[in-house]
Amino acid sequence: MDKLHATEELILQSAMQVFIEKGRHGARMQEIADRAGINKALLHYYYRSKDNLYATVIEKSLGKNISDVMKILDKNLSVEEIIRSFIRDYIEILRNNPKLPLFILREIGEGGEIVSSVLNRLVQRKDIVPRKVLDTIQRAIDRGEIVPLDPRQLIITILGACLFFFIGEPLLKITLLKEGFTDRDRFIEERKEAIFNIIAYGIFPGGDRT
Amino acid sequence: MDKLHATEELILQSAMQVFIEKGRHGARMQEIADRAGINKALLHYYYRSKDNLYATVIEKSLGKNISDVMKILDKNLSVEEIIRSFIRDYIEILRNNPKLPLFILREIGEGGEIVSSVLNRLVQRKDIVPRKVLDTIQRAIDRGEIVPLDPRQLIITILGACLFFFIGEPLLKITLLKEGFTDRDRFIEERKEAIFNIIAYGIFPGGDRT
DNA sequence: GTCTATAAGTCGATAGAC
DNA sequence: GTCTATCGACTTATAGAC
Repeated sequence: MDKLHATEELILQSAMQVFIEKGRHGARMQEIADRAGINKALLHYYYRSKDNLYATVIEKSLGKNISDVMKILDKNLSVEEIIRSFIRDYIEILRNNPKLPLFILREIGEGGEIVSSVLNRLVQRKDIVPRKVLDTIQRAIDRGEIVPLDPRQLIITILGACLFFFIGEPLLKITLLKEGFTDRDRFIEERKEAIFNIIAYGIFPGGDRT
Repeated sequence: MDKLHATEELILQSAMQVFIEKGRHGARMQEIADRAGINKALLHYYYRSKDNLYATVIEKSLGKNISDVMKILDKNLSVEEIIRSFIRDYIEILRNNPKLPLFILREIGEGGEIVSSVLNRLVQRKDIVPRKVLDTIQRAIDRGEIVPLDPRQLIITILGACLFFFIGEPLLKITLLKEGFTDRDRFIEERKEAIFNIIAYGIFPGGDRT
């Protein structure tokens, strides 16, 4: 993490805001300059081009988010507690960065080359180690602590359950949550427990399996 | 559903492709015209402006998707079968329109005024009836067929679990699914069962609840 | 209805003064 | 390093011929 010139840092913060709000093509260099309180020429002085500035924003945003998520998994707990605390902590991260997932998804929709290259680098540098997570789950299955299933399916289910409220919030608010949705923070708190309970014990009474 | 002039319909199909690929701002009127095999002037002749064409595309795409989803819920089945068949059918719809969710989400990221207004209209016209779904779940809870929980939390969990594979596929492929992900279709088939099993019975053996 | 040609405007990028 | 001024490319939109 190189030390940035004050103006450089200011530009990056401003660019992050504008790109997250408007997307890669919707964002305007003029607006980024205005919010940073400087002029357009300086953007190019420090970051050469719009695309390069955009790539830097993606890299910063994604890198921070990923390392936050991976930290959750480094605690030494039972599988049950790992899953419980992952859901809690991840939703808490999302609550603090509610716009990030949609921003990343927008980039994917636009081809996602930049996100992909950043992610590839993180995997190669072992900042992301999918194998470790998969193995942890597999061992729990082997020990009979979790019922037999494809660990990948479990992970995708947990991630989707955690993310979807934040991704779909604007749509949910005018459909499913139209009535009686007053306390957003409380709903999010309840969401942590709800996801865990559903995934841990299911929704049908009794332990029967077909 | 008004009957469209052949050229009008051609433009709409072409516009749908380009907007889904490139997004609202990334899309070019020239490219839409090229793919439709006509010239730019005709786009304005039929649709007046780019924004208006875009709004029409959103309306068409979302409307179709929503009505497909709502149809699933109109079957007369037990709660268990409703949930099972919803997951199966919805994932099947997503498999056939894998790019639509990301397109809609991109629009949300850009403010989502158009999506919101379309959705509001659908709710008012009773094409979407959240209450019905919520009541169905609530009654199942009252009858003891489902454990006590907030129906909204259940629905959001199911939707997120179904959607996330398709939304995050490009990212999953370079991380979680990097190794040994050969048969996409089979994985999707397995996903239907996996989601249902997790949500129905949970991942921990036995019926204990804490 | 469909075309060509062009107007009108926007935006990223740079030159050059300080 | 930071600014003002401007260029040049690109894009939407339209005027006008057929």
